[in-house]
Amino acid sequence: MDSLKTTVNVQCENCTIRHRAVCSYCNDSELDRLDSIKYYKTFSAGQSIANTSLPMSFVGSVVTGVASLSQTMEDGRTQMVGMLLPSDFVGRPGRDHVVYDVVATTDVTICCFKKKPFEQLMIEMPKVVQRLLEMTLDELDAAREWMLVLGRKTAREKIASFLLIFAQRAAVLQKSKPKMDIEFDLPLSREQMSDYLGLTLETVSRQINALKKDGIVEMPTKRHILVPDLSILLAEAGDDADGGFYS
Amino acid sequence: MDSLKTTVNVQCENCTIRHRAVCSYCNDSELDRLDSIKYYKTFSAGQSIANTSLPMSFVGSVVTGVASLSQTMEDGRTQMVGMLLPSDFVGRPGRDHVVYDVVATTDVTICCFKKKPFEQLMIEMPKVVQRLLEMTLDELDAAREWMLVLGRKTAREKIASFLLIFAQRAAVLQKSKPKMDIEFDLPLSREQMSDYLGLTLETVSRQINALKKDGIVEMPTKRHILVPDLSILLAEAGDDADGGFYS
DNA sequence: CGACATCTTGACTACAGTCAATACTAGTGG
DNA sequence: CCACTAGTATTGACTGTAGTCAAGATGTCG
Repeated sequence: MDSLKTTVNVQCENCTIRHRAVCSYCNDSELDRLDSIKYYKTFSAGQSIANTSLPMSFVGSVVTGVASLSQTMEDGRTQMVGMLLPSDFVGRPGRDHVVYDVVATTDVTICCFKKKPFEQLMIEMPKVVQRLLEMTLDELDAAREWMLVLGRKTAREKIASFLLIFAQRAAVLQKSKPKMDIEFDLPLSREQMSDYLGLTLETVSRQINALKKDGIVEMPTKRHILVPDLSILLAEAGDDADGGFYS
Repeated sequence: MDSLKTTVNVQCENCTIRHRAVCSYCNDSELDRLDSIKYYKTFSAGQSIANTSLPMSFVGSVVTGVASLSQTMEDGRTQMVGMLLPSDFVGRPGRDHVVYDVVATTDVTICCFKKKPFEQLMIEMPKVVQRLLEMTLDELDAAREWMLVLGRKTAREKIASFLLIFAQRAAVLQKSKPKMDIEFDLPLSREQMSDYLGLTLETVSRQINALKKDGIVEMPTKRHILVPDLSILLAEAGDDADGGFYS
């Protein structure tokens, strides 16, 4: 339990996810209200945030780190069904048990609200509900896009699609010009990647090294990736065009 | 275009999906408001309801029939990412293009609202937004459950999981007692099933007939299914327990 | 340094995919 | 009513991709 500590709160106005999270439509006075009931919680890498057997007492937003959602069959086969990145929402208002296991993949800080006060807040502040709807629709689109990856793509295309998630995020954050390497760390182990992609860890290892041998990515360390040309990676993923990154 | 006809409206109070659709939290006066702006539209089997290239002018609820959501790669591989059954919501408020193709699998009737008036309605009637959020969260759970099917289940388990969707629905509608056959029609062709399951149509055919040979289902015609024992089908799908259907 | 996690590589296997022939079904028109 | 067709479904033989099992390499932390 030593790793489950309550962290000092950051004021909402200064929060890094202020303009993307469930609170993003709130004005200053509404933010004060949130400020008064929120509390931070930190989980270390590998720690369980919620699971199907234990009821979950809070909902909240990921502030830093990466968490994973996964489902496991009795015989042990597991499928990761989502990754929670900063600003993503955890938990479901109106339900107190969660239908998949939520685990911290890296160290994770969550801005939490006790379930009851948050539900009251949803009644009083329609903007929060509206934002939550929008975020949920986005997640639904992402889940469905991932269904195409799981159902129809080859192992190589799956790996490329996975790397693209981080490469595109990094490209935006780095505001990278064309022809500049995109660079990022993999927050997942080979085994976690295999759970996300519906593959075995051996196949993940083989295909990642095949992409490296073909010069599509560089790998200075096993967890660090360089992408010299994003459009080539996009083509390997079987995706149409480059989404207008380079015009 | 002859098959795209506007049907005579049913009054909201008498509607079969009144208590499950996006309108389910509305009171009588709110229902009057909906009544005044809604219109019915019917699509015949095989017809496109919306696609990625054409903007969609309305949103709405499926009243009768089955529609499918699917994504296609340039090389023709396609993955069905959802089925829309009666009471399910079509379209996304705030977006005018849809990110997957929506096709009528059987004849489909939709209760439509023009996008603009519906968005106005969402501002004035928080209950609608709240219900839509709830339905979207349910769809997200369903999509994630399907990710486990696509990523980790064998062909046989996939078929069993697919049949279960309809078998469980039929069990509820038939209020079937234990030990009574569950009976339903397949609304999808073998090829459509293969698109939903991430398989080829040959594999679907082989596995369906394997389940038949093993006595897990009976098939009086190629599109009609009898399930003598739901719990056996559940076991074949690799699902845990029977969800408390029989206590 | 040693111990344990993680990752890579190799040899072999099996499940689902591919290609192709055949059967069944429903609808059309002579 | 039967013949013909087109769409849908089944079955067979063979192939290939990813899975399995196992050994070894690399990396990390006490």
